[in-house]
Amino acid sequence: MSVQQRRERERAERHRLIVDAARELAESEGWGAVTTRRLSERVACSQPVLYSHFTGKEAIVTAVAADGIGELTVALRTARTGAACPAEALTALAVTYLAFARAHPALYEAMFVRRTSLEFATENSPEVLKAAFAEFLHTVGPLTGGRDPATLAELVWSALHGLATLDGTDRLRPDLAEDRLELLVDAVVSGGV
Amino acid sequence: MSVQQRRERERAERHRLIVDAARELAESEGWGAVTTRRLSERVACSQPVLYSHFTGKEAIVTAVAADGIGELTVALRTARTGAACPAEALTALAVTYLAFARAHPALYEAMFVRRTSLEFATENSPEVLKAAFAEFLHTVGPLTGGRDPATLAELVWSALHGLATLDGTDRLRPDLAEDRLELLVDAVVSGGV
DNA sequence: ACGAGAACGCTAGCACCGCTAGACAAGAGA
DNA sequence: TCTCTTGTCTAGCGGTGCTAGCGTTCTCGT
Repeated sequence: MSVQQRRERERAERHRLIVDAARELAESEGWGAVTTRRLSERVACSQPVLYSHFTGKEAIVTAVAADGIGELTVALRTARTGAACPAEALTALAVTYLAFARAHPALYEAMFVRRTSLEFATENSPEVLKAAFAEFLHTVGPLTGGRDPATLAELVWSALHGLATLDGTDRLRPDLAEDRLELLVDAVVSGGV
Repeated sequence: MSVQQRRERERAERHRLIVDAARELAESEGWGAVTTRRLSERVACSQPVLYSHFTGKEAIVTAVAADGIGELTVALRTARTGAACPAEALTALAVTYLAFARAHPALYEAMFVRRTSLEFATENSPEVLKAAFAEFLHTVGPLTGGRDPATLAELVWSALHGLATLDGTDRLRPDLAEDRLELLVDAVVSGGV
């Protein structure tokens, strides 16, 4: 069994290598630069090998997206749990979310802009997605004031997503970034009183 | 001069034809199906002709986006001015915006998701962009309650954009769509009191 | 009326894309 | 040692955005 185990481990390593290469290439040159030829070159194998790991290019993007969502979840949890009160927790979550999107634009694009095969917002959603959304639920929970938590969480997420994407494509005034964030937090908090 | 005028008119007609063909193709089969070969086929000319009208494919997408933003502006103005009070105007604007995005997903993508050469949120922005943003400004104006109108307008737009895109890519619960909208309007209105 | 020249659109082709068929080599088990 | 499985490679398909260079057509001065 030692041989087979080694094979599996090497396969897993290469799997990891492909996903990381795709992510790095996307982060440095955009998803347009992520081609199967360049990927296979970076992983030091031929193109068909990629297709023995993934059904196609979209599946690779999906793998990158899942990784990113896991990392975002960790960042959001750290920010949220370090706050002194619910309103501060919401601010910390929002700041962290927007900072993540700004720091990793291509990763963010894979996570929430490009179409992937990740199933969102259903019972069958992958755990990593449920965990990410749970961060929003936990954050808005104390601030609902009679409003439905799931709806409020989706609204907050949507607002942050809109801010992140419009700002990331230079469609908003950069000088108002902080004010927009403050206004958002205030609107959510005051609406729950 | 009649000849030259006829030439210019025919050129303008073909320009219009290209933009319309791109839009129709995108709406029916997505932007992935919009290729220069298929476009030139629809317009009954060769590929190089496209490049005598536009610098490249991105310029065609930009032209489609500008058209769409103009149409959205008209729809928003109609909705806003037909409302009885500021809060109702905001609701009407939001409903109309989301309905537009849902009815024309590819057009919306060109307008606010894909990178185009349209310059947003600056003094040099095209008039069509200023007019669109003015609809948001006019709508939130009576609801600011001391808040900065431009910041609030950008926030409302961002929230609607987030809702439109996340909903349009099946990342939100469809059954909560109406509740999200109601919550958004309430948060904006109550935050201004 | 006619030839020169410009304006314009065409064919053909470049380098690249995602993806796959089929040849080939290396290793496991009898 | 021979066979067979497993895995990878080369080569290629039909497509992409875009362009060089040729040919036609049409305008205008003589």
